[in-house]
Amino acid sequence: MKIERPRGTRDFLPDEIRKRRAIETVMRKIAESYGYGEIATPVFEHLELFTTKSGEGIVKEIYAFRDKSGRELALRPELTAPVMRLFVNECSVMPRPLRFYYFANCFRYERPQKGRYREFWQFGVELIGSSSHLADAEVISLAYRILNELGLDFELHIGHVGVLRYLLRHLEEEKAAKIMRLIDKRDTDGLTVYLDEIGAPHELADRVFSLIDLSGGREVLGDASKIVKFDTTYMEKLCDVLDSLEINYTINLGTVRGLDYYTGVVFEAYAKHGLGAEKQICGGGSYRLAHLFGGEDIQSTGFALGFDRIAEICDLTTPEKPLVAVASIGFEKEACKLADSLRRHGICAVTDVMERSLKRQLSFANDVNARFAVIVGKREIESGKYTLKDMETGESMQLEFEELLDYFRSSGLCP
RNA sequence: GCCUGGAUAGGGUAGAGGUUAUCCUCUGGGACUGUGGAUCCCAGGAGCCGGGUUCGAAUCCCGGUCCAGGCCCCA
Repeated sequence: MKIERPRGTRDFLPDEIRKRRAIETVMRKIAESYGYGEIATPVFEHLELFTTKSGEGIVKEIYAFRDKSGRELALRPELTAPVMRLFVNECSVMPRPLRFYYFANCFRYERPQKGRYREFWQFGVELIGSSSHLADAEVISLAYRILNELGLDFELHIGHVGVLRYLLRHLEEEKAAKIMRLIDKRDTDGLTVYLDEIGAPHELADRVFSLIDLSGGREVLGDASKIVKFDTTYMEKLCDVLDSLEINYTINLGTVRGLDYYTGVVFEAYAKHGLGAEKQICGGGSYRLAHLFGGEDIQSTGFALGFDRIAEICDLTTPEKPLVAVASIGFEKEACKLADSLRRHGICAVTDVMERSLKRQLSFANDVNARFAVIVGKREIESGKYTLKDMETGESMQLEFEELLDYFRSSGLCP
């Protein structure tokens, strides 16, 4: 009986993993260059952690289960809540701000489609403890640098949920939240219908629509403040920093979040091509969550990158390490020993474990793209010189062990 | 939860209610017991699962599973 992979999961072969590692390495390198330290949290948490953050409704989109003692647990569907829990549990007296990053698999029980899986990876950062525009600027620039370094063609949209919240402040909370969700989805028809349904004044509807239509450089802040009277100072200061860092962005006040704990700046990045309906590759913003998990009411800013979507459109990878195949003719033990010595010098070496003919061993070396083959047989043992065969040119030569190493050094196989 | 299209060896495919399911690739071995890539030979390996129609189903019908894509959702 053949057992298939569970729905929405993937297997990764070495080529794919090398690519993913290369991308991951860039992300780590940049996050660390900003002074962020890596953290890890459990793959499963108490279900309550996620329902507290996002509401009971998410249970149907989560891998939730009871353990043998009846505890309600869930595979993590994202990392922001676990990181905040970790902060409240372990870090509440550490010097502020805290700078953390993570790279982790997450699980959601959803219908798979392009760029969307039931097990997927997120790379993200959280900057905990600051409510300054400088924190937003840092996190946005960190995301921007990563996407840039990966050579992606993307658009960065920045908004501020406070503007719409302020405009809708006289509506009941529930209605305002629904409006935010419709705007988040960019469902203008639905929004028109809903505003009509709840009997919102035309004047309010007009202002909502003109506000979410605003999109462009920082000058739209001025236009926005004519529609809704709000203080643009915070956003102006943020733009000042981003401009000085030469970050390209679009101010889009229709970039919002449906959830209450987003308090200020929100941002998203979209891939310009290569992905279908699921083209958002980054989402972030500033939020207040710690107090929901029993900590102090503190502001944080963070983002998460959709690692799998990025891997799909990014062509970065690292080349395979050159390989030496040690072939033997009746001297398998000596071949193992030689391979072992080569490995100690940083060379990747493989030996024959199929007990095949020399011909087949070389054929295999060719199949796995070995750069060189070294032959160990009666002649080599008697003369103390190994036969080195260059698999590209086909030439071979006789070398002692030290000469062999020198040759590999000069060919760049080892330091 | 909804819609569309799919599923034949590890990968890619052909055919089609009726003898032993086609071809390419692949894997193992050999021709060739001290030198890879070529060629030839031999071997291996398949109709998603369950039910129905039928003398007979991989083929037709129903249900399920899974895949691709689109909705819903997207923390």
